[in-house]
Amino acid sequence: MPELPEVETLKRELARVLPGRVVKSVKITWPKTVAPLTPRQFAIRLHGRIITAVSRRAKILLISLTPGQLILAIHLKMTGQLIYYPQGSTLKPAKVEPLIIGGHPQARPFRYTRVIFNFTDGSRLYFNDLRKFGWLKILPAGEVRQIHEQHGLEPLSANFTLKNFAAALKRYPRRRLKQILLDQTVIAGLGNIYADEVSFAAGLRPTRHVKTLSANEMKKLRRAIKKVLRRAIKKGGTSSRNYVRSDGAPGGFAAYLKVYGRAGKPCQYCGQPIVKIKLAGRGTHFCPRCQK
DNA sequence: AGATGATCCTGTATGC
DNA sequence: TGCATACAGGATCATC
Repeated sequence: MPELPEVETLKRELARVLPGRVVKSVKITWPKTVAPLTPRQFAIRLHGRIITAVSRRAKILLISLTPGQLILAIHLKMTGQLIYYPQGSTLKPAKVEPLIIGGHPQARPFRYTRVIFNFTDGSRLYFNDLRKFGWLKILPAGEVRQIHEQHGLEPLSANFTLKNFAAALKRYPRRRLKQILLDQTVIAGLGNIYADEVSFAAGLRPTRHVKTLSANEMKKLRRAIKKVLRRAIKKGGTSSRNYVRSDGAPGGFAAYLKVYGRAGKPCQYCGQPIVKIKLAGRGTHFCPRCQK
């Protein structure tokens, strides 16, 4: 899924409902999701703990637990979902997997649920993941620090200054723009959709080498990153395939995409057909006229 | 160093 | 209709 705007949307939604919840039980239906712990170890370690906060680093959701200062780290990878069912709510499978099971939303309810958290007040949190790439880890404070250190600039933090951004880019002069935008150790949170959208918003081709970027272009790039991410968060993220919000509703940013998924369609600004190529191993979209 | 492909999975879209 | 192939919001690892 899930790039920064989608994880940030989930963070904000879950931060309103999870703090104060006490873990009553945890059910794991796909053990690899919680590896290296066994499902039993994972469940026992969480049992009785209280959620105190929900935060985010890069594309990783961090759920703080007490006692013990543990962090439940969740990565949704390509198809992960987190659905919250308030106390007393009736489960609605159609809302959970609407984009996966096209015309038959209720045919196979919860087919892709891998982990279920039951809280003492009767509310629940479901982790669904079609492709099983996502993971949940229980980390002590020290390992959380590693997660923070292993990632680069947070584009929506005060740290993301032009000076810091330029310095980060300067480390890899020979790499292409697309590749650098996808590198989580340089900028944290961009994925394939937003790397392409940001490049379009900045008027730069994803194929450009970092060393060819002028000071002005770097400035435009930084602005584009902030603008695109902010707007996407405002719309609750992009539901292009499996991603949904914590209540099962789709995000609304798909309607605002300018290049991603629009190969062959006319550019909304100049009419030229959007081009799709393969770059850094990923489908890459751009407007051959608007992007230099 | 950087580019490429395979890998972890399951499902959908396409082309013949 | 059936079948094969490519591709999909991520990230890591081996190889050239």
